[in-house]
Amino acid sequence: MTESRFSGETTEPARPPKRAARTKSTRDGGDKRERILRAATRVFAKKGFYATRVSEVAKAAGVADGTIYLYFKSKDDLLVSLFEDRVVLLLATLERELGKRPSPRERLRAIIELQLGLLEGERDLAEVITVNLRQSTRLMKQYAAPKFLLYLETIARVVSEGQKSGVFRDDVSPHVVARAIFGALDGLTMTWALGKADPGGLSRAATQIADVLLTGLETGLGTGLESAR
Amino acid sequence: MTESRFSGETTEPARPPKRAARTKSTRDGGDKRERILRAATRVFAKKGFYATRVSEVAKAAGVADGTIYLYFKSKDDLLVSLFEDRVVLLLATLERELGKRPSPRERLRAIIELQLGLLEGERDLAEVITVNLRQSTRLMKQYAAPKFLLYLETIARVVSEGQKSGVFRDDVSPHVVARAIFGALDGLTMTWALGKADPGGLSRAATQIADVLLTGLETGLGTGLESAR
DNA sequence: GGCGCGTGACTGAATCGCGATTCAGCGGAG
DNA sequence: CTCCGCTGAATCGCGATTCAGTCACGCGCC
Repeated sequence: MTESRFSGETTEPARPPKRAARTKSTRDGGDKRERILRAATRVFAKKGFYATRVSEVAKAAGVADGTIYLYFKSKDDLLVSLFEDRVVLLLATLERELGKRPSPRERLRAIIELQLGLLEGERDLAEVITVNLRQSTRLMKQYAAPKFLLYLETIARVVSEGQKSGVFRDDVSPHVVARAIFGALDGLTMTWALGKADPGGLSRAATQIADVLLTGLETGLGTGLESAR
Repeated sequence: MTESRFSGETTEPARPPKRAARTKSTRDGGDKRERILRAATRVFAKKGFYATRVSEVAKAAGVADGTIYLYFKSKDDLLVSLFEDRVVLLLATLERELGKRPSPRERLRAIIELQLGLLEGERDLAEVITVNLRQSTRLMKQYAAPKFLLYLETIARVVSEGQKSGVFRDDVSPHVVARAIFGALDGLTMTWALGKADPGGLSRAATQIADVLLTGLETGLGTGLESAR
């Protein structure tokens, strides 16, 4: 890593060998960049980023060591790209789904269930995100943090709206709550990924956590369960 | 790292130069091992474990590069020792405090407030634990995970007891709740450490989170706030 | 149709720098 | 004088990155 540059970004992010190769490649099946990313996710999850040799990723992807450098600037770029390609997409999906839910209550539940649901099928990715991405403080601050912040903002906004409309208690900071929720989901995912990762476990957890959090957050208005107004 | 051994542990953990040096050292003030650990915490927090050269830690501690190897087996051992020395102690304190709280409700609140309170004065340590320790999947699994598990168990037990005595809802898994709580605290600490780390921020957050979680977890029995059963 | 050439993706062995670890000494204390 | 903690420059292995080739292909020409 040497984690030093990441500022000027002189050279272009990578360079997909000309056009072509994009989705079909010339001779082999599936495009290479994708194969490499998938292999990297697998290997990073198993051995950790720093302990993984570029040559191991190459072997796992079935390409030559040098090929990786045709698609990625460096080993770091591999990790960063992984994050960008997957997580950003994942967060986008989540954000899009949010649009469909009308009430803050449903929105919050959706956030919880979607985040956990999406990662449930991607154990390796889950591990890379919850563990390996934390590898470098700098990487974290440069790339991950901003994206996470954005996500935190989304949660905080939902909470805040709920407070404004009176369905959520307003004696807590939306920001603090957002961080806690994010952390809870993150922790749940991490222990799940590092542990047995039993199928369905995350989704089941999602429901429970959503129940507890919502109960803790709701003022009781509009639940159909309130005693007085 | 090479993160490979960590199994047989043939050589002894380290070797404090004979006895002596323990708390007073011969000529300099404060014992060296401690100085090194403190410096390591500082530097690791600032640059990340892998990006930190052993020589940097040495410089920060005001000792020669080689001296570090008189107290620690390797760079890894430095990180592991840091974790063992500090966190284990920290968790012990917490566990001891727990004994003083009678009800599950107070116990849970204590867990939350203690964990955040203890880390509040140790920003660098907080960062190392929440970020840097995650560096190596193997290190994580070998050293950190077991300790964390123990901690998770503690939380789970408190929740479980609360359920048995009827003060906590019992339609959620104590384990899931424990992981979520742990994650929430961890996430809160991490964002705090990586961000501005405003003084008092963590404690304030603790109270709020405890309020929300307890409300979400309580059945309403004995709160003096319940409407029906 | 067959053939030679140019192009560019791909290969993988060699390079080269970095930095953890070592160890031959040094100096103060007893 | 001996012992021991400490020193810090030199060593040495590792592994990311490079780059001189290889190979398949498509194209234009015969």
